Amino acid sequence: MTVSASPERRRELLNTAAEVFAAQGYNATTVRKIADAAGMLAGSLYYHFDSKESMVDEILATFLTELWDGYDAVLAAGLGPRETIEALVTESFREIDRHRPAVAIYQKESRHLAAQPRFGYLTDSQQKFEKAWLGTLERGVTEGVFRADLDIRLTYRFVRDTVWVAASWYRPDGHHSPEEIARQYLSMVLDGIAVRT
Amino acid sequence: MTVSASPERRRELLNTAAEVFAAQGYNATTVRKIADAAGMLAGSLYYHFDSKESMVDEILATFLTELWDGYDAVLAAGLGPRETIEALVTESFREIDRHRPAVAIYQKESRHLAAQPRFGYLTDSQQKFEKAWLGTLERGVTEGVFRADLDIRLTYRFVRDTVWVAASWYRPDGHHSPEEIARQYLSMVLDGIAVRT
Amino acid sequence: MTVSASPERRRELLNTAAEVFAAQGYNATTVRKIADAAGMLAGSLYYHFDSKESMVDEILATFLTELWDGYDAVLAAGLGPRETIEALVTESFREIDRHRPAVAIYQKESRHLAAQPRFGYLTDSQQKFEKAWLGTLERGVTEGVFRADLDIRLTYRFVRDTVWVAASWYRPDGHHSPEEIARQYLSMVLDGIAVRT
Amino acid sequence: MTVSASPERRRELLNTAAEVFAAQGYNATTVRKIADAAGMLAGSLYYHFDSKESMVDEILATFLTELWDGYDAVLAAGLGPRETIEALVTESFREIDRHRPAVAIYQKESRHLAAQPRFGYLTDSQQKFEKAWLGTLERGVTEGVFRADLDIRLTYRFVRDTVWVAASWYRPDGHHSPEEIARQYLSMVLDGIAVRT
DNA sequence: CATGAATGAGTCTTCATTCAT
DNA sequence: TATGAATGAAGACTCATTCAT
Repeated sequence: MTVSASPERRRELLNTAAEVFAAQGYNATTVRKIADAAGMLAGSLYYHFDSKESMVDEILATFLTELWDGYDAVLAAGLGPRETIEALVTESFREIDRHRPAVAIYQKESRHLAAQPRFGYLTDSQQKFEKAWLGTLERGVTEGVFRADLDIRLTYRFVRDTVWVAASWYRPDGHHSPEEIARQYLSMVLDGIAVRT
Repeated sequence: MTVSASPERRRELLNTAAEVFAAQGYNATTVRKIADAAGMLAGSLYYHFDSKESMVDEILATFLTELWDGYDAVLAAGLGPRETIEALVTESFREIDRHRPAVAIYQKESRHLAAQPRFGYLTDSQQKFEKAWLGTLERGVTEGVFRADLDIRLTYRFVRDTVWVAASWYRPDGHHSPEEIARQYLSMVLDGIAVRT
Repeated sequence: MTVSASPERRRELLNTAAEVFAAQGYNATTVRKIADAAGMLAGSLYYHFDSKESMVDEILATFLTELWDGYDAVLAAGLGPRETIEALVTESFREIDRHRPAVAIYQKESRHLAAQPRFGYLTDSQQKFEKAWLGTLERGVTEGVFRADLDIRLTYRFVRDTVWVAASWYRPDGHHSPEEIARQYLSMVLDGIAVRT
Repeated sequence: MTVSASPERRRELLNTAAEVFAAQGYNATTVRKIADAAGMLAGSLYYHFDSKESMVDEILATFLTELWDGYDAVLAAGLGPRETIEALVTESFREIDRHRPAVAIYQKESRHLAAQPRFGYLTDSQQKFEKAWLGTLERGVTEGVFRADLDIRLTYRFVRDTVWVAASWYRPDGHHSPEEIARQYLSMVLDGIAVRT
């Protein structure tokens, strides 16, 4: 594997690449576009990275590592189901805030990429993800804090999608902090948008 | 424009193409893959269509036409805000049911395609869409049926995304009819997943 | 695997490719050079072949198949050691005559190519080859028709190289038929170039 | 021309390069592979050498200089034709022993390289070579020590190839000294491998 | 209607080479 | 002397598209 001496340059380039991947899609992003955005020639990128693929790889792997650091901390905290969901959602919006391009790439390309062995960790992560969220929801139903009349898998998908699609429109320069957005989302998800009668 | 003699063959081919586009993404879908799926050679597709682009074009345009037929009927019915939202959501899940590949393509590629003049109608549709949903939500807030303490644009995105992402996992062979899914989604969106205390 | 309908065109192109490979070496031969020699564009070759590699593959495999057809016939004929060597040498020069470019490629590139699993048959062939020649020589020593005072492996290499290097200078338009060359080579190999005293 | 301070380092590097060139072929050898083998970075080689080409150049030129030192001594010794051939063959195996990588490179690449003006000396050397060997053989035929019934150019190629291909399998750590191998080769070439009847 | 064959532009990648430090 | 980083030209391969049959 190509590893350049200065990790800062590497990270810089990966940030640039992530931005372009997120904006144009992995396939539509040519190595030349990334290089242009980085102010160098296409071939020069290969001094730092093995391939275009290894770039997404590193972008996604880095993001998922950080994501799971946060998630695992939440899951280990021994909170009740509702508080766990609240903490996971908040953590998710924080990740979207910090890794927006990576999250957008993950959303658009992970299904596609996961077909390759190299990206097996995407599938692994997705399974861990499902277990964490679905498990918490089930616990909540059991403990009577979440509604029992809903299809639990539907609920899971609802909550999951609801959070992560936000990465497609979220712009960090907006007026809302990730915590503020999380609070509103949680309010909608938990209590609905209808006025209580 | 190339027009083949039999419109049925044309529609068949477009269905095939839509399936492949949805499964692999527009860019990753080669004309050859579509032709393979249709049991012909790549070049032969050009008897029926001008280009790969004109295929997505026709797929998306057909879908949007039908979608707006349904939406316009709902919007013209003079329902109250809550009933309008319910009808729009239900209509949306019906469209997902009937045009799943088209919806999936729309989700993944529309931002990307809308950059080209040829696909200007995607932007138009999106604006009409926003006006319809956002307007209904605002009306609902004014009339006191939707919560006033939420950022209305956030609510809009929440409801919109919540519905359409379903196209990414929806499988028509499932146990749930579109109406059943719509009912559950509406229940979650309107009343939340938390048990009322 | 790409297989064009007309095997003749395929063979034509392979002949062209073999000529270029033989003249310039596999690595130094660009796909464009082959295409130029064939009067088409580089990309067009990929309608007929999967890759540059698959071209050499087919060239070498075809050659080796024919070679072993001939060799196996000789080995199955139940000849004495000396007659076997004579027949093998003659057969070899015939193959050089018919597949000169393929033989030249085999000489120059087989060691290099054999490293890849795809070309495993090169190693197999080489082992069969060694067994056939070395075995015959050993039989000859045992039966007293070949000298016993020589290192048998050295003799094997001597005879083997002696024959096959001829491919590097042999030109089919020469005055010598393959049989004539074989006869002279055999005379040298068997009886030496020195005048008997 | 770049000239490094210590000629020993230069020679070390050339030996390394020759080894890699011989093992992988000139074209397939990247400057980076040579640098790896030498324990430095690719760019660093350019402190010592002008180019990859100048490396082979120096390797081959050095080898040919030494070869001709030996050959010229033999040719000047006034030996009879048979003794001259014996001495040349022995000298050749000694060169193979001392410059195996260079000889291998010469075998594989000289035809290819000779096309460039810079390597004109390869053609010159080859012509001198032919004159020496062919002349000696002709003298031998005239003097009645070599067979007159053979095509003399065929004989020349036979003897020449017979000796030099050995470089492709010769390994200095073997049981045979160059002189021993030369003796056996000469015995085969001069007297043949068949038992005299 | 469909095939077979080709085009040509573009993509990812490699690599010899340069040069400031 | 050697490194790190970059250049730029070229190479293998892909793919939308064309067109004669």
